Amino acid sequence: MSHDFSLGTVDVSLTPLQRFEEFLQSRGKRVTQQRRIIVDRVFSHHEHFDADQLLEQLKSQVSDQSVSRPTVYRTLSELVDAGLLRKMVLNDRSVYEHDYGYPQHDHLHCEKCDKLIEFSSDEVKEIREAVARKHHFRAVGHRLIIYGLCADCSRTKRAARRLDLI
Amino acid sequence: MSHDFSLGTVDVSLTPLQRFEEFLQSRGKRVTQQRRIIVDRVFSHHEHFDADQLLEQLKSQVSDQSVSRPTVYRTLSELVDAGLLRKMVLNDRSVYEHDYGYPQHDHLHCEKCDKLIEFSSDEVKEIREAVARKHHFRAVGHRLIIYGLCADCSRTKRAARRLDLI
DNA sequence: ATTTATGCAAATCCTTTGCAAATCT
DNA sequence: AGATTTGCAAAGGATTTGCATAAAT
Repeated sequence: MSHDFSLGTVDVSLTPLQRFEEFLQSRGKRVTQQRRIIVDRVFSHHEHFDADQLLEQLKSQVSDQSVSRPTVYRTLSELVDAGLLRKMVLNDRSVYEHDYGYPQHDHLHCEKCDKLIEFSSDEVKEIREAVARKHHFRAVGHRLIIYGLCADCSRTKRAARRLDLI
Repeated sequence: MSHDFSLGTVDVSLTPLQRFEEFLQSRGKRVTQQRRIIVDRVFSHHEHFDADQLLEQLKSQVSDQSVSRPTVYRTLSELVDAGLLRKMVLNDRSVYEHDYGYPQHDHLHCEKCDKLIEFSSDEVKEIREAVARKHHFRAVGHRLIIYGLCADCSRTKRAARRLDLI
């Protein structure tokens, strides 16, 4: 597994697994086989995913390294606490995406094909700071999702209309 | 119940109930006692709420006009379809807020006291349009939540630290 | 050796559904 | 009258938990 972390503001000299190990140790938790399997899988792809998909992926691996459902849930939540993953809710589904080693970004969400497109805009952060200042609010983060139709889906608008998606 | 809708871009000459009645009629649905009770309650307060809270509020009304749980859920979802309410997810809880008659806005969410503060910024919409254009994306809406600590809670920071909230 | 983690089954929470009875138009 | 809606109880789906066993330090 290779990692190309050229962006971001945290120390990215460690692989996700190493960073997770640090986190676990700092909390007196253990580096288990299952946690390793999960981190490996999660950081071998950059797509967003939900708990079920991860479970499927683990089961369908050549080396069928399956992990139980409760352990997947438990580990995902640890990965969020560790700052390796970020959780968000997309049409009532909890999805996860890489946080560690990737720069802050926001999303365009296609309501037809469910595609998530990342973008980053310094202006969003500026607005966030300006608004926070105005309200004496201590901002620690934000989430911006722009929803609508992606290029592909708006091209096939007539098809979409037929399907009542517009 | 009085309504003071001075902002917003839709026709706000109708009360929420009237607007809902229009919606129902346009779909061949009926104006029932329960739907009226729910709309009255929902639009008598501007705070955000979840299904459970609404159910409680209905039960505790002087004129105990209680409505069953399934009906509350069914009606909430109709109100969203009708454009009267907007649904969002806040720490894994579905909350609703008024949409009809109120201008587009975004939120500051205090992670300690769970307070939601509304704000509006034209710049957010500008960014949304610029980003959409760049990605050939047909934006229909967006949601921006800035999270952190509100003024009250960051004032009592030491207390928060004691509670492991920072 | 001791403590933490796992997997199983069962529990929980929130939301939805089937259906007979009640309510609208 | 005829169609839709309601409330009940039960089903569903996602996530969590208790507990005995397995694994890590």
